[in-house]
Amino acid sequence: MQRHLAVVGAQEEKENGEEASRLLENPMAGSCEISNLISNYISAMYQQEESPPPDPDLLTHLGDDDSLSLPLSNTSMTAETTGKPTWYGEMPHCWSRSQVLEWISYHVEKNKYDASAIDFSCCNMDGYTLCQYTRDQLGLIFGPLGDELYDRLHEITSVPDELGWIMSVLRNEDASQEALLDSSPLELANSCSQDYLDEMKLANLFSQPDLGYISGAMSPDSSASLAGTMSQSPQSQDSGGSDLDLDPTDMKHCTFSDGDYAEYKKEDLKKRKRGRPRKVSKDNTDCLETKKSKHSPRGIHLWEFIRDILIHPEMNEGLLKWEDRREGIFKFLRSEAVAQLWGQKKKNSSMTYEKLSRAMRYYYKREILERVDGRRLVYKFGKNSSGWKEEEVQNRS
DNA sequence: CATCAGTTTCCTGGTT
DNA sequence: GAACCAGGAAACTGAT
Repeated sequence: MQRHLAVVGAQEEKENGEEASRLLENPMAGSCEISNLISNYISAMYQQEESPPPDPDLLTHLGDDDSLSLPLSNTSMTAETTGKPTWYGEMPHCWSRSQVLEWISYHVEKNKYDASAIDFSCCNMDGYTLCQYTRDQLGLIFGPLGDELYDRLHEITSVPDELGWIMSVLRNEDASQEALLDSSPLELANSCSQDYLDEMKLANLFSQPDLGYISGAMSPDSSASLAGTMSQSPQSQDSGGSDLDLDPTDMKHCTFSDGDYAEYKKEDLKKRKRGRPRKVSKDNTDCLETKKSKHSPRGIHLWEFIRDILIHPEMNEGLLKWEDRREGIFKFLRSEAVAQLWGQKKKNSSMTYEKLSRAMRYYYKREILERVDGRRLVYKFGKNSSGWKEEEVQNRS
């Protein structure tokens, strides 16, 4: 999907969409800042829409129904302060009925489409409903314009890989846990067939209608990384309040017999892992990560990953919180969950807060982070970090 | 191939 | 005692 959009973007939006295409093709580009990607992407996506608003005279025949009447003046068509359409900059899922109509009428105008061919009685829908329509359904309602509307809509709703990945993982924590519970111990013990099962479960998970937009935003490698999610134990808690533990090695606590677990561990050791080799104990003979033949390319840094969770409350989900936004002081609320998320990002299901915090401590030396003495799970951004200050975040959007 | 940055893993000891 | 913090050491990966 992302690749497809990138191609479409390159072809159809050459002038204004090149940045968006570049970002879609390579979401790790530049500073790897998710918020930059979002604002750049959305801004690029909308730039072409900044041409003059639709002809007010168009579609004036729509009837008397208030809910169906198109906004016909420039003031209603555009946000008063910006001069842009009211739907500009908002995600389609959040559009009101009138915004949907504005958007449709804009595309009617833009494509010089014969509005009389459209059954506008079918346009009385909000953005969320609009997003549920398939290409075919839009085609039925809008004829040839349906394809165009579908493409434009899905360009806007597709978020960059990086953000989409995190959001999808967060949003599917529960579903993943259910998937695990559905698996028999035998299945889980067989890492080869389990690979396949995981793939299939993920495919199902992300092809659910209401998750469709999420799957579209998944990063290409996320299915593999989600092996960790798929195998998370139902509930475990650390003292710091973490409520997730996605480490497959912990599955021994719930589903493996001794023999199964030994088999499972054997698989693990076949794979080379990043960092110092793990100490091999008698019963430690391996794990699921064997399935990953290749490590992900160097991408987002840990501190950027943390920062991006912090500055996007919608995907924070109680993982981290600001203690003092101005000072850049933040706290881990669910330390193990953040660690697991980071582990998934790096395709390392054995990531723990212990290890993550070691990496965090290395940032002290580089002044990306500053020490906050006497406070557990609390860190502070240092002078060599960027992109977390409110001004910086606002300037991007 | 060598080097380097950025982790990852392990560990010991200290603190909360 | 568990969880967390601090930081040394070694190893690893991907980039250059």
